Parts: sequence; C-alpha cells; structure tokens
Amino acid sequence: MAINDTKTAILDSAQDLIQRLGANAMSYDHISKSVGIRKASIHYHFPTKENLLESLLERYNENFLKIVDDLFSSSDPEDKKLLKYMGLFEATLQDGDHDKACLCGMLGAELFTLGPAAADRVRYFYNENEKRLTSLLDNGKKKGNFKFKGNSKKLAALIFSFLEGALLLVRAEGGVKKFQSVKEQMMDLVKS
Amino acid sequence: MAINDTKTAILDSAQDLIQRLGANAMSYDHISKSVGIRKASIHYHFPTKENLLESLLERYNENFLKIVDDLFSSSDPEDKKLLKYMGLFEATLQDGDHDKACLCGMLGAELFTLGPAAADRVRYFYNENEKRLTSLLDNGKKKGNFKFKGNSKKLAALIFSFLEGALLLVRAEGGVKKFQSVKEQMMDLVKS
DNA sequence: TAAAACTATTCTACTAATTGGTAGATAAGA
DNA sequence: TCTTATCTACCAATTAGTAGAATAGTTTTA
Repeated sequence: MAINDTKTAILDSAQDLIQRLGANAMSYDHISKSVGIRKASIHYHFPTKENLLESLLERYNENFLKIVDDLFSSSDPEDKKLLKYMGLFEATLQDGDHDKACLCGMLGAELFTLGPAAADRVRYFYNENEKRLTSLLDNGKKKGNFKFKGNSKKLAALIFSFLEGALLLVRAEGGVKKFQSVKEQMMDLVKS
Repeated sequence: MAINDTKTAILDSAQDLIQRLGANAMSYDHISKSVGIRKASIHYHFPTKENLLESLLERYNENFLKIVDDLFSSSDPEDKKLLKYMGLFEATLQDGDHDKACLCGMLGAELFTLGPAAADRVRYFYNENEKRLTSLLDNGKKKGNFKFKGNSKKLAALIFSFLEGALLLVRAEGGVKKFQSVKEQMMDLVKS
C-alpha cells in the first residue's frame, strides 16, 4: 500500500471511531484491527496519539472549511447558503455507518483531556466557523434575506452551538429526521 | 463516615470528573484519590462502573427536573422562566472548580460507549427537558410572552440542543461571559 | 452489664485485560 | 545498497473488578 493510502486509512479509521465513540474510547488497537495493520505500524506513521489527533484535526479542519468557503462564495442567496451549511452537519450524521457527530463537537466534550496542540485546533475550528457564519448573517441581513433581532456575531455563535449540540443529541433519539426538523425551525427563527 | 455521606462523596466526585473530562476519562482510581477512600471500597458501594453511572444519572435527573418543575410552576411570566431555565445551565458552568458541562451533555457525546440502562437515563433527561420546554413555549406564545414562527415542540428541541451545545463550546473559548451573550441572543429570537 | 455474635464497611493484595509506546528484526522498493 | 515500511515481541502504567482479611458498629444473649 502506498504510504499516503496507509496514512489516510489510519486517519479515516481514527476519525470514524472518534466521531462515534469519542477520543478516549478510541485506541491504537481498535484502529489496528479496523485497518488490518499492526499497532507498531501505526506508531511508525503517527508516533503518539496526540500526534495522530493533531494530524487528524488538521485534515478535518482544512476539508470542512474548504467546503464552507466554496459554499459561501457561491451565488446563492444567504438564506439558501445557511440551509446548505446546516446540511453539512446533517450529512455527517448520515455518513458511513451513521450516527457520527462532528469531530470537533466530540472533541469539545473531551477538550480538557486533549494535549494543548489538539485543543488549539478544536478552538480554531470553532472560531473559523463562527467567523464565516457572522459575515454570512451580516450580508444576508443587509440584503433582507434574513430578519432577526440582536447582532450577527452572537447569532452566529448561537447557531453554531445549536448545530454542534443537535448533532450530538439527535443520535440519542430522532436521528436525521429530527435534525432536519430543528434545522427548519432555525430557518424560521432567522427570517422573522 | 455515615454510609450515605460516603455514597454521596463518591457520586459527587464522579459527577465532577465526568462533567469536566467525560465518563471515559473518569476512573475508580481518580475517585479513590479525590474522596480519600480505597478503590475496593467504591466497588463495595457501586459494584460496577455502569452501576455507578446509573445511580449518578438517577440522582442528577431527579435533582435537575425538580428544580425545573419548581421554576416552571412559579408565577413568573413565561419569558422570565425561560431566561431562568437557561440560567440553570449557566450555573453549571460556574459550579465548583468551573468549566463543568451538563452531565447528560457529556454523556451524550459518549452515548454509544454506555451500557443500555445509563443510555436510557440520558435519553430520559433529554425527553423530559424538551417536554417541559414545549409546554412553556406553548403557554408563553398564547399569552403573548413569546413571538416566534414555527411550532413549540421543534423550538423546544432547538433551544435544548443549543443549550447543551453552548455549554460544551464556551468551555473552549469565552466561558460564562459568552454563554450569557448567546443566551440573550436566544431571548431576542423567541420574542420577534 | 459484659461478652459474644453478627453485620456493615473498609482495607490490602491480587488478577486479567487494555492502554500507549519501544526495540529491533524483517521485508519491500528505489 | 540504502531507505521505507511493517512486523514480532516486548514494557510499564492504568483499567475494572475480586478475594478475603481486618475493623467498626450494632444486636443479641448470658
């Protein structure tokens, strides 16, 4: 297997485990079994667990923010963009064997058990998302695509908190269907 | 130490650890050191970890829902009640050594690593909170204390997801102050 | 009342499994 | 041949959980 294929397979497996069970329930042994490679080989590519988490977060953040940037720079009206943005979280839920939460949502719960570099990358993900949401709301409000009381920055933080929370909670009951229904409700709130 | 004092001290310590670090980062050894009692003695009171989690969730749910019921049955107007309800989550954040999330928010992230009985109690907490919020929103809307598009049940689920999410996320950055600001923003949303 | 019996609680000392991580041999590619 | 990648085989720490001895605290009984 080409080196990047192995590295990718390891990261994929780790991400899957964390999104479903959390970082503290994920182990090199689990990854080893799922990838079909020995534990020591994983240590060759990612010497420590903290190291693996950092690489994983770097990849995740880059991918996700790239998608958001593409989406937000399209010609859709702002309300449509928000709906699609929330759809990204919905897609996570349906990905693979289902019931995956956002990687950074899971790691947010376990934040104080992470090393400082990984924790910083989680914070970065939150900040970058809220930044992009803030300007989306701002633009949309100016053009009349949104109508809401309060200010865009606070609303952005509210929406992002809501999305991360909903992604975690609907796994307990309701699943994708419930996520869709609260998503629609959120659209109602920002248009009145 | 009287038996209930010991049991209470164990549950207190376990709750503190889970609210800060998560259930999978909490161990009998940690509790042992924090309570000042041997590990085997904890097993005497709570034979298995799953057992301990069940007892802890039973206590937590009962306490929290009792407070909510008292709050919601007061004579305050509904919008005031919602503000106070959100204040309960804010108080969690400031409790003890700070940075505690909701117990069931933390366990929601780790839901698929829990035993079925503990997982059921987490679901119960979610359902009971959403139930109470739904009727609060319903009543408040009828009396004109709230003004929002959409339906009360969906909005209740949205608000609850938001609160659980915010409680997790502000621990990364912003803390209590940020929680207060998104709380105020939420009040704005349900009154327009 | 005092001793004996019983029960409840905590202790020391262990086990087996799992954890992250390492050393060094072996194989595969360039 | 030299580098890259994977392997076997280990280590020390931590995990949940157990066995059984040692205390406390109560009750019962002589």
